[in-house]
Amino acid sequence: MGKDLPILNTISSDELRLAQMLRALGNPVRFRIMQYLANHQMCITGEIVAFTTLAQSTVSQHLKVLREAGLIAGEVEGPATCYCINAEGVQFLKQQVERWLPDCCQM
Amino acid sequence: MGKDLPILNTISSDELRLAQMLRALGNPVRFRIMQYLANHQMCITGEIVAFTTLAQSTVSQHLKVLREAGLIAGEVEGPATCYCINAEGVQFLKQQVERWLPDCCQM
DNA sequence: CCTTTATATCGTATAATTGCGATATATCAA
DNA sequence: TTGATATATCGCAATTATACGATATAAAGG
Repeated sequence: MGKDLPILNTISSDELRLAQMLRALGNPVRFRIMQYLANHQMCITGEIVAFTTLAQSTVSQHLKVLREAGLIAGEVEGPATCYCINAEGVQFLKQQVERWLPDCCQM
Repeated sequence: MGKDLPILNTISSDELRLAQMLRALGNPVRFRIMQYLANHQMCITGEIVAFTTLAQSTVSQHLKVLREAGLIAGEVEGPATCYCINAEGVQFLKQQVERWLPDCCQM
């Protein structure tokens, strides 16, 4: 889908960032990892691997997607990497969704 | 990814609905169609086809995904189908995102 | 009934995602 | 330095998503 459709060039950078976040969260495993991270404040990759029951390499890729979307942040702690929610990113997500489609849906 | 991972069984029905919405919005074309619909209140499939410059069958599939996610509603108007934003659905999305990950990210 | 118009669905080709094992990298301890 | 531990990345299979043309379906007009 990486086509260069003309309609996609009319998206602002904020909307682009939002779209990337939505895309990252669109995967149920990543969605669940976010919840897990929220409940555990911070934890290393190994804990998430154990939680998901997926292969370590698979989880590492999912974490990369979330990281690149700005939803989580990883800090190297010795030989491990400690992950936590990127508060600024989630805040941005909430704000953008709130402001999104403002001219409708007040109900 | 349609595996039955144990972690995915611990998701509530509200979260499941939210995840489905995020998944639908994760595609940039569908994301853009939502914006277009918000700006035009309501319009028929043909207008969206013209807007996207994609094939009619492709757009029809995207609309189906958005419809099944509860983000838009289509009403048959003679031979055409008139689409509009599903206000309840978008409202639900906004509420859920707002309430999501409540124990972090207040900043 | 037949044609036109507007969508939806089907079949299929291509592209992207997801997942895993194997391998690389990087830190710490001995 | 060597070994153990923890992640990240690579390469590849399998699945899923995306897109299109061709073919239904369904309403309205003649």
